[in-house]
Amino acid sequence: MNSWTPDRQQRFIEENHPELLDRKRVEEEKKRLPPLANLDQWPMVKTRFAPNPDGALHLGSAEPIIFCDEYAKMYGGHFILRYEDTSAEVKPPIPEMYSAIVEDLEWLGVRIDERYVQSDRLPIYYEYAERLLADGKAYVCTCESEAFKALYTASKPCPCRELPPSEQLRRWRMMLDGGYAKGDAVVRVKTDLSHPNPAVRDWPALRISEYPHPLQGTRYRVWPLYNFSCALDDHLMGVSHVIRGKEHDVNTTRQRWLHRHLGWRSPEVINVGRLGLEVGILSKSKMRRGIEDGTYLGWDDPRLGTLRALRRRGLQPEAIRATMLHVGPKPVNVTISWDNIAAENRRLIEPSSNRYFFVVDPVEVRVTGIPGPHTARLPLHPDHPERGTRDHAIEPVDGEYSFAVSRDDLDKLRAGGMVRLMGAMNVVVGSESGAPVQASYHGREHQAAREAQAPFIHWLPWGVSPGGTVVMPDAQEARGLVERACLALDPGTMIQFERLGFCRVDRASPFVAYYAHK
RNA sequence: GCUCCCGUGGUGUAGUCCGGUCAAGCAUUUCGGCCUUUCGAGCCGGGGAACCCGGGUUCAAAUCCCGGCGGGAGCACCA
Repeated sequence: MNSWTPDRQQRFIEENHPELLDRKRVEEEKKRLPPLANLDQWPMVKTRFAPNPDGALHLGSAEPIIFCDEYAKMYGGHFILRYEDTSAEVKPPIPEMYSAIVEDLEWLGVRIDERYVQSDRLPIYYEYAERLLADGKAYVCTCESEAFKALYTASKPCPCRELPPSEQLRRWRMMLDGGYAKGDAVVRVKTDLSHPNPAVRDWPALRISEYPHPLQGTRYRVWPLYNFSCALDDHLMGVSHVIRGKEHDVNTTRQRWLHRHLGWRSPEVINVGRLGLEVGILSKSKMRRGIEDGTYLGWDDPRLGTLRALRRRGLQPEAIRATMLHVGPKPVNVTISWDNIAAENRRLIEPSSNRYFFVVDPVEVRVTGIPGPHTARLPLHPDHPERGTRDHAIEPVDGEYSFAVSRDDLDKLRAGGMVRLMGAMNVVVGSESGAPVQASYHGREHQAAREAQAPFIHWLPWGVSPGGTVVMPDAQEARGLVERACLALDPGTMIQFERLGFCRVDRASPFVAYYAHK
């Protein structure tokens, strides 16, 4: 049965075992997310993605993004984009990233229903800080951080904790108006000093920072910390389900204390594991450093795992989505193998990717004894003959014609051995060394080459084919020859360079493509 | 050290909540075959895990209980 053609095999299955096809279909549809918890507790499902705009989105960010988007759509809810840009000093936001992140999300196919920027919301955070101070749920702590740490480690309160609300509010005003210098005072949320996890004890909520903010300048000198602004916003924006990395586990516990103080229900939380990629840098700080010092070409450098780099390499957003859905919202760290994501991508692009030849590092092969001129017609896609062919006229002079083949293929040319120049002719190598390599015409039938177990190699006409570049995943540039037809391709088009792999056309002329995968 | 999470083939995942139909499904990887001008693509097929270890409950455990071991995350006036 294996010797049948694929068509015949397919027909056999369709006619005799249709149930096999049904099973396949059912399994493909099964890729669904598990249902969300406590749906009845919320007026509507709202998820949020809350990045710091201090770098480009990467494959690791895509995991919570896809889950948030999928759930929002699944339940007719909202996807909220919230920029958490409240730490200009430690994680300075990059102004261009505010729009770049939206672009990346849209490319991923995410529907953004609401959008917020935390640095616009300082008055809101101040309002709640004051209310908590007035209610004795928070306090302004002027202890040195080392001293405070010693106290909370021993489950002991610091002197500031028990001061009356009036004093807390007086201190608060001093934080705002400059009475305290940076580092002299911090607002803490009261929790349980005997909580088993020291990290949740009286955590800091707001601090003084006079570093200029790229959007707000020096308008504010008191800034909220992550847990404070995040916990408030999640409630204020009606977030029902929080999906985020499991590194936020302790933060969930911290934030519940604030919700309790304010009499709010905490959102449902799903902590997902960190997602790694075996190739491609995912660390935002590493990327930023590398870009600043010139190691990387930019946020879309092919060595990076950013969404824009993957996009430039021709990864389809659907492939990322499918991969994330396949991994699922689990708390374990996973390392996605590039093979896996590439396989997903290949499935998507293979049918539409037309075939071309790219001869890397070309060397000349001079063939003699060619009986006459003919045109090699190579299908743009073997499964879609209706798309037409790429034609190369082979016009020998005195029976001689020169082909360009990749230097990498030279080891396939053994003196006396047969080689098939794909779609053109079979030749027998005369002399494999020296330039040009000498070979003689043997015939046109590919079957003869197959029977002789001859290597099949691709080629281009020597001397007339335009140059082109393929940027590889390690940012190395492979230079060679491309088919003239490639110069008419639109940037963004996915193609397959036969025997090399799938590539995305980056620019048509001069021709540059980015290598995606095999 | 402390707090929390997790442990199915090389990799990722299904099944674990509601024990049996699971000597464990799928994808990838790997190997082999096929492809009537074309491949490292495609199509078909094969190989690969007794479900971290030990004990317990049960007629029956990957699935429940206990103990080990292993891995991960967090313990910032970052997010």
